[in-house]
Amino acid sequence: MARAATTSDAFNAIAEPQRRRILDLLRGRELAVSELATELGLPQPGVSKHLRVLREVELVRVRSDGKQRLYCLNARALRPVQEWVGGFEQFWEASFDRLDEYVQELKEAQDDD
Amino acid sequence: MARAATTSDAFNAIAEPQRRRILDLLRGRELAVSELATELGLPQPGVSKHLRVLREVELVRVRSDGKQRLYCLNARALRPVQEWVGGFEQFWEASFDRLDEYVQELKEAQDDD
DNA sequence: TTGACATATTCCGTTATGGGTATATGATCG
DNA sequence: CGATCATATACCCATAACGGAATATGTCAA
Repeated sequence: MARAATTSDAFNAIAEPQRRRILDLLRGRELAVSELATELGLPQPGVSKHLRVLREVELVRVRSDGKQRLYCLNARALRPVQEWVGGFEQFWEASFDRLDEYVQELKEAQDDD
Repeated sequence: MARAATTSDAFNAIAEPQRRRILDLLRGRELAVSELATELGLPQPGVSKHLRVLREVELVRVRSDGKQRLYCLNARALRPVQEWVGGFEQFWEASFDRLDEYVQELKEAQDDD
């Protein structure tokens, strides 16, 4: 097997830096493809391809407006990511040198059962 | 150019489901490679390869204990992810039909400056 | 309809993935 | 030392990424 498709889920889609930049630009406003291309300094076909990926994982939505296609954010698709990562917040402090203590704490808490 | 290396940052490293499972298992405790392999139901070489990636992006740390190598979580490496995703929380509700209102709110807030 | 503009798709080449299998390295013990 | 257990690395394969360039699709205007 190869690497999972970028369109398989939000995790894969946001692994690409340019796609994260696109989502950043779409915070709170709609933008046309050409506007995105200008802001990103990327050729239009490249932007369209990234947008296709983001569309497939529902991270953005499109709407046609004359010749233009306006893209907007659908931040809810980031929720699985937010939730998964959030589950590690309590371990931010538990680095290297403090880990042993944490293991102890957890073990003791378990023994109380 | 091809896709960015899985080892280029945490975003790419956690795009792989099995690697996320590994991090889940390492929450609050150390585990040996063989233990991970058992829990995951994966062949040992596969696990070792995933661990290599996680090591390179500092998501895990190793320590030798006799024949075994004990891996532990370094959740702080997830912080960039947490912070980036967190920046979108305020837009979770701002889906599709509510977007226009949010744009208005933001515009008004800006006008107040 | 034709032309111009905006966007999407296709094709190409380079690169690296993840899985499987085999093998190398490392550490312990007798 | 030699044997064994634990882990890491090497190799092969099929797949697909991303970027660039060219082209197709779609929409409007005259």
